[in-house]
Amino acid sequence: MHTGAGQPSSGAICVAIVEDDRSLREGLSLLINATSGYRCGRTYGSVEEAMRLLSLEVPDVLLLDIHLPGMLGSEAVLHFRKNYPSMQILMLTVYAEQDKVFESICNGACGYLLKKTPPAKLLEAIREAHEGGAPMSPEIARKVVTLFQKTGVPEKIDEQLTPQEIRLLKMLSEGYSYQGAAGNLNISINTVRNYIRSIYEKLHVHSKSEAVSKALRSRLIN
Amino acid sequence: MHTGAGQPSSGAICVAIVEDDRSLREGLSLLINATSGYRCGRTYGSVEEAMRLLSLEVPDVLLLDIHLPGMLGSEAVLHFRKNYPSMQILMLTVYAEQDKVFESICNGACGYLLKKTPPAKLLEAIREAHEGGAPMSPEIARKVVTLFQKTGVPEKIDEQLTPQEIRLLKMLSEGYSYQGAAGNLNISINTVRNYIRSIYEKLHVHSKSEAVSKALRSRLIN
DNA sequence: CCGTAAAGAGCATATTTATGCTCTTGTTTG
DNA sequence: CAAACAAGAGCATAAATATGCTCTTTACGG
Repeated sequence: MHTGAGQPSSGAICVAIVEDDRSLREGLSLLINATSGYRCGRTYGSVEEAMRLLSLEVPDVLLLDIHLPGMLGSEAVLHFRKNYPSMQILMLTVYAEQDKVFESICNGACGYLLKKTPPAKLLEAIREAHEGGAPMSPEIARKVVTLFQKTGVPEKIDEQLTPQEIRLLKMLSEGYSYQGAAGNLNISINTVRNYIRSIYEKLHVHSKSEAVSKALRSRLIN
Repeated sequence: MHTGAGQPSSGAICVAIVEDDRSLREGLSLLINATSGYRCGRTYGSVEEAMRLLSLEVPDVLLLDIHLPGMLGSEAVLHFRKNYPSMQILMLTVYAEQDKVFESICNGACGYLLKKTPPAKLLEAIREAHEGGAPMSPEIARKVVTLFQKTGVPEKIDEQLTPQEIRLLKMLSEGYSYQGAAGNLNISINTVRNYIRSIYEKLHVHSKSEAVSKALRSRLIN
């Protein structure tokens, strides 16, 4: 059922696991290797171990536990994304903790599964992740959707801002004064004033903070 | 396989459909009624029709097409959510259009399916929606996750703001001046200044726009 | 080649903000 | 009770912002 090859090869989806609970780790590995079309490569007991050894065989999909001794999985996502951008990361967790869920997803995880997920669903999720989906346990998916709703409908801006104007707006949101922004953009403060004017007109606002707020809400900047 | 009752009853999940393509509408209805545990109530050819008649039998789950003659499904979501808050809304569409997807979800849809979804998955999605999940086709889910990542990790604020401070911050983001906010909160402008001071300290910022930006990014306000 | 538009710059000035103090008045707490 | 603390208010002032004008350059379309 598995190829035994040292590098991702054959048509099988290559999976790796980072999970400190040994029996769960081995159980998952067995399940994956026992299924046609899937192959479990290395498994790791900690993020640190995975970081050291992952380059030996980069999997298609990484199952990553959230609660690990040492570096947390939710933080490790960033590192893995940077170093192995083609690898899809699926988070595994017992509880659907808001913060960790969002942190992981923002950091680049593509999906999020509860450990109670039945084997068939887990395998399906791995495939989905590999094929460009974003598998999530229903509870998690609902949380994501709910948070989305809280951010509100992105405001629509009818007039387009120039790249320069957007850069300036971004600086204002970071606390730059006109003078500071002018220096940074290498233009005179008077020009900054002109840009601001133009931005205000386009966004229909009359103050820096309202402009920043509208720009953020409409996702003009972030 | 269906109860024939006029109101949602029995254990079956009651589904209604808003879809202008008659053959698809009838096909879905047949599928649902042919499946144990599901029951298809009324079906509608337009949002307007559904709005008029939905109160006769409020379903558990509403399948809502995006592209409809008259009012678009993505806009109708708002109305349905307001009037039938317990009803779960599942969007149906041929293409995964960014804007419509996000508009629908922000407006309160709980899930989003492509029409190519196979029958078994569709039925599963309906059940999931009814049980508090948020079923999405993989392509859609990935888009949602990707957008999420763009919003960035919500900044963490270590010090808690008072309700009054949050109200003030919200006003500033709406373009109020100190004077205007003072009037609105029924406090003196000097007190506003004090609050601002306190907010700045807690957020570690030194200007209105930076405060607003941080508050939005950390989801203190929205 | 003239007119128009956009990017950039200058200047003036009324308002607003940011930030430094001090001072009540309650409330809580050791 | 005294001390500590939070909410609210006052005042002063340097700095920054909002907004009104005018003036170069380039670039572009007719």
